[in-house]
Amino acid sequence: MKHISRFSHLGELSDKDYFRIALSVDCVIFGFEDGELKVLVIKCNIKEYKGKWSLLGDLVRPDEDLDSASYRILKERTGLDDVYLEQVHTFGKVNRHPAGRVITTTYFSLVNIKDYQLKLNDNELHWHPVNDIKEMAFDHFEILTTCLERLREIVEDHPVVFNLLPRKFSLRELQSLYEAILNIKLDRRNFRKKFFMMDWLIDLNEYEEDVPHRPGKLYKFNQAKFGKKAKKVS
Amino acid sequence: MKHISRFSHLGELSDKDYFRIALSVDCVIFGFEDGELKVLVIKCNIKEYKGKWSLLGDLVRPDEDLDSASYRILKERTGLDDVYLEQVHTFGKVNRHPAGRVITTTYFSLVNIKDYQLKLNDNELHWHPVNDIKEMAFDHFEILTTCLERLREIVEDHPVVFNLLPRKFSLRELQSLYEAILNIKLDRRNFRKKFFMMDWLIDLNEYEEDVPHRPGKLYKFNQAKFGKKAKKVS
DNA sequence: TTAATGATGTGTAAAAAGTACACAAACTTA
DNA sequence: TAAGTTTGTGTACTTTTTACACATCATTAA
Repeated sequence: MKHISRFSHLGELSDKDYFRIALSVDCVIFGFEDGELKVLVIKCNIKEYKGKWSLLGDLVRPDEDLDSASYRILKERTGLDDVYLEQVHTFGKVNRHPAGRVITTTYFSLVNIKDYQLKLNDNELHWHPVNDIKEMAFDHFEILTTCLERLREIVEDHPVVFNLLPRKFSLRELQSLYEAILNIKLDRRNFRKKFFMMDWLIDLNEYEEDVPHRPGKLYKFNQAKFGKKAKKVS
Repeated sequence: MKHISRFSHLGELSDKDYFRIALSVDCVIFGFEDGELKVLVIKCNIKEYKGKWSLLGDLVRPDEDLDSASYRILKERTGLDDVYLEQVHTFGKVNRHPAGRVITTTYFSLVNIKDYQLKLNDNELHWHPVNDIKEMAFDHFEILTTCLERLREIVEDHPVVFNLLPRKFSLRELQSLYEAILNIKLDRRNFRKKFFMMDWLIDLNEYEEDVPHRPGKLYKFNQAKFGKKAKKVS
């Protein structure tokens, strides 16, 4: 056993003693509603963290790719399987889970809240405003923070946030989404200029309805410009 | 068991059936020598990948933090324990390891090759030019590629590459390092201007010796400007 | 109906950052 | 001492980013 430990890629992994770590996947699923960035959470009911929020996760199955596990969890919880999903970080402190040694790989995803209905009876599954969350079960608050930082890095260069919006949206909605994610105010004229220059938007020649002010033009995301890359950044 | 699977954070992890995945750490340790970016590799001698290069890795111990495992591997192989080390990605395809289900979390590190002596008899452990490597054992070539991409992203903004250089270095050495990492040619005047503006360098008022041309000034990295952040980007 | 309100839509000027580029000086080697 | 190699330096041009004001359109309240 010792020689396997020193030169990891030599030996057979037949000794059951090596399988004493469990592996899970946790998903940080972001949504956008009422001008706020939200995250999908459930009530935790293991005794150590009774009543605290936790992320959606599950153990990885022995016959399942790591990435597949994240898609499975997303699908099980939201019904969606065709969205942007990206691995962020793996958390592996010895005592992060009270039930035993569990290392978790985290993914984040962006979905349009209105695209489906939650089964709200499941463990109080619901969308919670990211900024209202100050603590969570396990190390999930750290995980959330890490994923939010990653999201902020990514939106600067990649057209991923369109997953958070309805198919048709106004420039104000788009800007308020960026402001919610980055937690800053942006200049309206420069914001518009930038997006038109990047050619990410298609003008639908339609207008907002039922807004208590002058209606803005509606746009859709220029999918053709990115092909599959709109979903996967890496 | 089923209910644990659906709501991961509910149950006890007492069922041994869950511990059927092994977890390892692989380290991509970059060095710089003779104007080339190099990576520390060993000969793989499991039968499926006989003679191919592989990265340095080991199984994570049940009582060891994930990050600690990466530091341990680096220390065991290079004797260094005070260097930049960053988690990059976790690879978890079902069949990535022929000996069984092994998920691996990868880290990269940058070390100064001249700082220590390798024990070269261990499995042909040696520094290999990154650009000469076209295939490796397991999925290690993909891992190497991913880590190299991450390194390229990081050097644009963070002063990490100084770990690859001796304490005193010339601007030419620094530039040739950036050129080796990014695999592009840079303009010498703009490169110098940029580094002086960033205030990352301290002029030592010393000059190169034993060079077959006009000696350049020597500098050291302005550590004080970054504190602990020079080691950890995140 | 009219006025107040609130969001839309638009362009320009200044500042900052990035890029391209050439020549004299210092040291080594032949 | 001449040829070769690398150092060290500044300026003009281009691109990107930032700051900023006013008329228009629809709704709501008077």
